[in-house]
Amino acid sequence: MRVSRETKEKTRKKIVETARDLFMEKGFDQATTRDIAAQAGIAAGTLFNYFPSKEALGMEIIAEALESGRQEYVALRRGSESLEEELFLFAITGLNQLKPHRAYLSSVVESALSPFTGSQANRTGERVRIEHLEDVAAIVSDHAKTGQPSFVAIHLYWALYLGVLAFWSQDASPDQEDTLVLLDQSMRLFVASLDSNQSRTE
Amino acid sequence: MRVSRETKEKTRKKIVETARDLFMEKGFDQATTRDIAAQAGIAAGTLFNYFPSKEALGMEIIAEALESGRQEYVALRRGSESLEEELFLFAITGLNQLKPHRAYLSSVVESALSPFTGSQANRTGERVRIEHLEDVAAIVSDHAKTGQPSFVAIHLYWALYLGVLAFWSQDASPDQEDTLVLLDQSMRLFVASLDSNQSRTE
DNA sequence: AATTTTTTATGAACATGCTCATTTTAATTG
DNA sequence: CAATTAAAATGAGCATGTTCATAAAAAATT
Repeated sequence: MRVSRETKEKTRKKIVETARDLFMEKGFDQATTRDIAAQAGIAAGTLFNYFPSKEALGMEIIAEALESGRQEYVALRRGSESLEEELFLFAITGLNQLKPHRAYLSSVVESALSPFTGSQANRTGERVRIEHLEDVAAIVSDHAKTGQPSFVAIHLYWALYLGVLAFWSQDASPDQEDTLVLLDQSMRLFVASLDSNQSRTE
Repeated sequence: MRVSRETKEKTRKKIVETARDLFMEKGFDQATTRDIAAQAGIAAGTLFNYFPSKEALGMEIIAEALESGRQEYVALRRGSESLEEELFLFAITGLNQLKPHRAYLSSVVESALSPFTGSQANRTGERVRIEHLEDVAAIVSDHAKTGQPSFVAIHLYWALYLGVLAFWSQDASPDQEDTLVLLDQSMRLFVASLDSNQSRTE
């Protein structure tokens, strides 16, 4: 009943680390799965015993960064923030941890997180989206605006959030400060939309 | 100085029509470029003399549908609409013309229109985005809310619009009526954001 | 009409994500 | 430790978007 082969976990980590290095060095598209496998010291096919697709591997890296961001958020929040401020903080800690991956973020995230992607496909991406939205719903509920945000409200949030991510991934302003403006306005808008109406809380 | 070989235009049309048929029949991913070429009566490589990528070919179809939508919009608007109403009409005529392509829309549009896609890549996609945003800016200016919408406002609009497209492409409600709710709320929000502030009109 | 130049079509070949039958390695059992 | 079973690794091979050297066709030039 013992764990069989903890080498397996080591191999998995090796793959993720190698992929992270190569993605950062050459970009998502330029780093081939053969590259990654070779540098990780495994055969080409082995990679796919660990991850169902290259995209899933990419998403794993993004997911880990976002999890760090979440922890940073938990550590930083003081509890006295307004709803806008708290949503802002939650988003910005995520961006902060994603920073090293900004250059290739779009390649990974575009299809994995996009609202276009039907629930199928990338499991990790779906998990990231759901967890993020749950966190947001919790924050909103906490501030007891109108209880749980509606189905439509959540969709609006996700559209706005992805818009921010997208903008940030290409933001050429110094230190990406333009993104802050968009993020600020996006969160304001979202909160405003909560105030207005609807309650189909599906 | 005459037009050389108008057969060329005919071949181009044939490719687009064949692709449209096959995409509708089998979906974007299932219809291979070899399929399309064969059914269009040309060699596999020839297709790429006309379109730089399969995605560009897909986008051509979407772009044509949206152009029809634009014409429908022009024909339908009465001039007495509120800003929200006019934006709503503009969006909905587009959806109407896209209807036959709804099932595979996400495959094409996701990367071609996404805000993630840096200006490079798909030319047609960029054109569609720019023209759509210009139309929206014109509509907004027409209503003289605050003159030209700001850079940030436009970005917000695009995020919201893609959110609607994405939602619609997967909307399982009868006749996709749920989308109308989202669209309505999205346009309202956008208009509200115009009222509030900022004016960096880059 | 013959020749040259330009345009267009062709399909073999390539790159790469991914599959899968087979082999290797590790764990378990007797 | 030999034999058996289970887990994991392997790499040849596939599918498909795309490229590119070459061939065919058209147009221009003489």
